[in-house]
Amino acid sequence: MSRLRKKNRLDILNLAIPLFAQLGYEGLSMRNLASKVGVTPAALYHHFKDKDELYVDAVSHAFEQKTADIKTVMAAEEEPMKRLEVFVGWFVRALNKDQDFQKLLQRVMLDSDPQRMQKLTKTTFLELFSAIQNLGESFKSKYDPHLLAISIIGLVLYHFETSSVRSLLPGNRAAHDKADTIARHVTSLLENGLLTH
Amino acid sequence: MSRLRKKNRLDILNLAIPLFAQLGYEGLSMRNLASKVGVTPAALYHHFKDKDELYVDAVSHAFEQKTADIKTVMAAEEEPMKRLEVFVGWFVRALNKDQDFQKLLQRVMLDSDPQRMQKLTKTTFLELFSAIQNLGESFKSKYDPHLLAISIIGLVLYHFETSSVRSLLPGNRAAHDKADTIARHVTSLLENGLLTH
DNA sequence: GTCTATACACAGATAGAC
DNA sequence: GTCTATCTGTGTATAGAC
Repeated sequence: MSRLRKKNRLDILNLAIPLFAQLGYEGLSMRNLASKVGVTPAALYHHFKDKDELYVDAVSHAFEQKTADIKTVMAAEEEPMKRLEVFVGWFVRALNKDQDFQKLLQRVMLDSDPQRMQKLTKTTFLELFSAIQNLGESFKSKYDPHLLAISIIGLVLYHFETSSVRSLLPGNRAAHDKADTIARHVTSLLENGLLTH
Repeated sequence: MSRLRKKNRLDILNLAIPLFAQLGYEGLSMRNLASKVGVTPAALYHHFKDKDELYVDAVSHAFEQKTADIKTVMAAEEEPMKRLEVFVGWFVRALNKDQDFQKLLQRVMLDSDPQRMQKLTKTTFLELFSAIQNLGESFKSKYDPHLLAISIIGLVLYHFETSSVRSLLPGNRAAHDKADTIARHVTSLLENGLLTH
């Protein structure tokens, strides 16, 4: 961060997002963030009432940027299976390109403060989730739309959630971290199930 | 915890496990843990070199208990699809019964300390993962065993990882938190894929 | 918008008595 | 095996000058 220009809310948030993603709420101190921004802690309190407000704003901002175009992307395709492929492809690429986005998703779900959790669910998950539940419904399958939405999201997300662990586990190959590999695996598994010979 | 008996390593670990699960590494202080155990912080340092050792031991111990009987359970069944059902049933019930086990899994994967991550992967995930990868191979499907193992675990686990968020999202029903509902959904989705009318 | 200075609570950790 | 006492660093947060 340039030390020559005065910082505004957005500058601080954009620096805070990757740090909160990597270190978590308790793991990132105001002192630490301030030093990364290039100011003293007192300056942060000029922009944000307290750490909690800074955190909620940072996460909200991160998700607004990312999920802005999902609906547009998905509305463009009518046929359910194609829409699934479009969504999975988009989601996999979004997670692959931006590890902080993925880590934040993980962190928010582990938040031990129920109030913060409630605030963030509305500003983050709700939009993403509704779009996918809608997709799940379009299959008109026997599955419960809510459970199906969770399954689709989880199937994609879990490959990224485990990325740092997977490299230490047997059977790991470099290709497993490539977006295309994951996208093809997930869509095929969802489409056909296990028993394909 | 009884205040009349002297505490040993195991007593401390068993109290630390749910607290680390709920609060995370940074969220649980030695002071706080000591007060829950009913001793002073200094007493904890008689049993453990530092907080890091206590954490790693606690997580390792939690997982050893839980994963001890997976292999036995799975070896009892020969037919792949039956083995899948047995595993998913066991896993869902284990996560459903013991929320701390599930939260710990989530926490370990988010650990920001790479060294701790490496230690824990060996003592925790490795055994669980190998068993499931083995199961995945038995299907002799076109899928990569490694990716398939991740998919199966993620599909189950994600329903629990999102439990506190799901209740705030549309389409939620009480049945979604029942072990049987989740187990049936997951096995059916894996077996048949989406297109079942 | 940022600083210096500071308050005060709490963190991890140790020395040494019992 | 546990205590009291304590060291030292760091946490969030504020007051008030520039």
